[in-house]
Amino acid sequence: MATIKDVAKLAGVAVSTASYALNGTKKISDSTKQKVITAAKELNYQKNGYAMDLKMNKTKIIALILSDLIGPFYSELIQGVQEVVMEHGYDLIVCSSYGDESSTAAKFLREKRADGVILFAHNIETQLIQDSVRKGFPIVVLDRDLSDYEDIISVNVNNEHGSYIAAKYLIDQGSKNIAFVSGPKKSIDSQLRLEGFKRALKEHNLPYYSKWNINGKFTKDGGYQATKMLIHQGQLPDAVFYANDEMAIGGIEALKENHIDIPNQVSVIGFDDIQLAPYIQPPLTTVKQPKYEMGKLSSHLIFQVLEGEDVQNFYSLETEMIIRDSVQRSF
Amino acid sequence: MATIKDVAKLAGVAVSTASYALNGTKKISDSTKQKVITAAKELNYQKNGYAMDLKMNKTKIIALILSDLIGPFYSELIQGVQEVVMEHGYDLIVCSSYGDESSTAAKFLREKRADGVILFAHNIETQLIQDSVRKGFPIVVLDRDLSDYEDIISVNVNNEHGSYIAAKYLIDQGSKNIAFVSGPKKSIDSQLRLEGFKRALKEHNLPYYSKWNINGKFTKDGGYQATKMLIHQGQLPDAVFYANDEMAIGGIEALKENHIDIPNQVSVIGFDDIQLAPYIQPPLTTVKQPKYEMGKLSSHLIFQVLEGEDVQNFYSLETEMIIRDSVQRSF
DNA sequence: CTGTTAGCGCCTTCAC
DNA sequence: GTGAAGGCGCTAACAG
Repeated sequence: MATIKDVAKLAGVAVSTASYALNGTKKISDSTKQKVITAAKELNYQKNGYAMDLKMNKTKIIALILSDLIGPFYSELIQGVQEVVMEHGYDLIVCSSYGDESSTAAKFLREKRADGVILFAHNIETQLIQDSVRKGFPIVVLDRDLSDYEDIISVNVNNEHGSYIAAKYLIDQGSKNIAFVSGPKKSIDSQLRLEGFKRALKEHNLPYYSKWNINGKFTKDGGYQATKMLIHQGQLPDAVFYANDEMAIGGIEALKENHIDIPNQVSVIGFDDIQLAPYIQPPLTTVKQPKYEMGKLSSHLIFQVLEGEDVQNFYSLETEMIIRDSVQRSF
Repeated sequence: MATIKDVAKLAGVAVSTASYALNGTKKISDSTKQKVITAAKELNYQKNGYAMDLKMNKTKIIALILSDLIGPFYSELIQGVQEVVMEHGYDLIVCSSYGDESSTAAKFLREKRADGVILFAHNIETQLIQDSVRKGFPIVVLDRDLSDYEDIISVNVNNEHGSYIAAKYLIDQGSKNIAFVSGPKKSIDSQLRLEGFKRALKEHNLPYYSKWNINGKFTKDGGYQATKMLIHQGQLPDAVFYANDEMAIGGIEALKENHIDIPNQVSVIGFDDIQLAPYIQPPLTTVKQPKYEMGKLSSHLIFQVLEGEDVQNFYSLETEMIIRDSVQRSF
């Protein structure tokens, strides 16, 4: 591969001249400029990205790190981020945190392979995030509250409250025996949703049975398996609250297989409001997370930091109840 | 940010010693190793990724470039790629080609910011791809046949044939007046699907009317708009073939809004078999692309090239008809 | 086993 | 307007 040196040599000028000509950094006589450009074309010269990054100490890349590239949850988030990133003339890359400490995510964070990072990956340890903090390297976390660390910006959704509202809705519609299918133990989001659920139960003097709290994996299959367990336990609840929509969809499948009518025998409620939610049968009642707004806000914050502005390091966003047909209505 | 120099100084050793100790490249006495590691920890040293890339001239990153990060089409493809990439201890990043020549995609390709690239982005010009070819830099394209260029590997789906099969199915079920909603003009996939459609028509002595070929944008909204136009034209076809599922979903919405019964009044068929397809009402009959296999194959090829093996530069994958309920059956 | 040193490819300051 | 030279942070000969 041709380097700028080769170009300069072929054009018969010095390296710096070639650099100026190619980048338009400085006025260069038109004739020399032409010579350089012709030489570059002839050699099919392409600048080496790594070298420039090293020299400039910046990439103009923002990295969005997700625990799962393939989940349907993220598309709106990505869209929000992408719009802002592009407006600023930066590039966006998305990578997965699959593999925990040895993941792509860890590499990008630790080795600062982007100018800023937005993180939505429950499997990344807080310690790793802290270790990656550097001056002028904005990090936004979406799935936990790290506002104790002033160099990390936390943008959170009020999971506890959203979950409380959902549980309250279930209770208001007449449910008394509600099962809760959690996500991964490590997920703070899932923990907070369970807490909101418990609070609603308590406030309405309804007992919480731990046998009705099953763990899933935030995937369709996780919800399916958890629901099967629930069914095999014998006594059916009159409602199931899934900590995310994907699990709810898997759950609905399991329920249908066992000829359990939704919502007449069992009400189902989810969390997230993914794009699929309105399409399944029955259309899923759920709690909408402001995913697009999260994306926009997070990336705005990144650029504010990059431009040297002071920003708060904690933001909280509210959820919204989306009522469809998977919960039996009492009126 | 601390550099390896700082670490070496604090530990009282030479830079190379620090490097060896940190990377385990060479046997270093345990005591020095400890000193170095302690120093690194104390300074919170993190290696600079750019510098290493430059030095090593490799990143251990494979880039997957998609025209649209947020479409539902890609998840299986991503999964296939991710599995193989991880098996090889490489990292995967996904980026968008939105913005054409000035996109992230172009940057990664031209500046070789990854060790290999898989490309599924109709808006990237072939010229750009060619310009980016370098020795030992594998590029796999999924959306066009570039087998004329020996340094580029083409993995294609047999779009023409898949489309032919789908059109034939429609005809066999009794459809005579079939509208075809294309994707973007630039998309070769879309063009080939149109060709297959035309061939089926011709073979069955059915006329092709260009007024019944409408252009969409491969998005739900594109399908919705195209279908509205179709409806406003007055005469309704008895089947609509959408060049992808997303458009079919938008189309079904438009049809429903106009109280047109699917499949009794109008049959609908899509292409791709995205995850949503079985969930919509009626479940969508479509042509399945082997997306997961494409991902696996592409990434395998990348690593074969990286390991210096010779590989063919053209592969063709077959599609499969998925029959659900959006096409009226004649028996 | 450890230290010195030469680049990787690029940009940019400083003389001319 | 142009050229020589330094250095970004790292690794890996090579010499001790």
